[in-house]
Amino acid sequence: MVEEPAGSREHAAELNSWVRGLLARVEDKWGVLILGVLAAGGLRYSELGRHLPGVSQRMLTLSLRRLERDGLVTRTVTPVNPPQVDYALTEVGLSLHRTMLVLLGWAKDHEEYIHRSRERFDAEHRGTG
Amino acid sequence: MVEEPAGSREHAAELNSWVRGLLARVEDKWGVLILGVLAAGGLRYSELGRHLPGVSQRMLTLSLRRLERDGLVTRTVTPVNPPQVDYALTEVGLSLHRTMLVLLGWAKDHEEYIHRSRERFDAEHRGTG
DNA sequence: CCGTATCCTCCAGGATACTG
DNA sequence: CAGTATCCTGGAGGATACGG
Repeated sequence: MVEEPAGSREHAAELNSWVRGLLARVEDKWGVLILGVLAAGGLRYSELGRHLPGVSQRMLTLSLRRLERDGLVTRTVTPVNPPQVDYALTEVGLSLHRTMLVLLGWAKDHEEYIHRSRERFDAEHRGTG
Repeated sequence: MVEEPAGSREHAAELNSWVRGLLARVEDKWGVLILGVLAAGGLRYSELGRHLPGVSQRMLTLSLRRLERDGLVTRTVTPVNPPQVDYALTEVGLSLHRTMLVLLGWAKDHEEYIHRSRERFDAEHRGTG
């Protein structure tokens, strides 16, 4: 169906530990979303939560910690009362977000195609069982 | 930390159902890997399995069905004995794979940065508790 | 306000055994 | 060879309650 680019197939499996290790942590259900929200500007913890419908405090904190640990997000504590904590993207975090937008672009570009593929598949596999 | 691009923040949350719906299925642990292996040329079911260390027959079949349903992979049955089934990427499947390679590129470019970020974070949070 | 601590649920995905 | 059918487990992640 597609021209074979004479690629190294081993490289493909090597991709495993890679994508799993480095990108799975961005894909922990809230990671990418947080990047997306913060891309429009830094926010406080509670504001962030409000922009992510359905997130639990637990997961919000966990995800933020991971992103901070990876140097994608900064955490700034202002010792006032009540305490204030601001989160913002680092340059690297922003660059990852931009890369994710490429993926989002792909998805939008092929939304219709995928939708039709599914309908056809489902139709063909109803009669055939 | 980063210039605010005056982005629409709502758009970010809208990303939710999107990425979850369309890309999570490619991210079903084996989806991307299968695309990677098939990008070097079509393969039979068993060959595919051999190129994906640790995959179970169950998941291999499930993932392939999903990819086929989405129009990313073709399944061609040759009625010989023993039966032969070949899988290959469609053009759209190949384009998705190329997009994933962009992500892989990002990861490689920032591997060192992330590694150092983690070490620093872990060091700083050992003493502080 | 900004979290941490606990408990609990749910399901992706592995192991295994069987068929056309 | 190319799957399907079952059973089973780990761990991601939600709900809730509490603390500085």
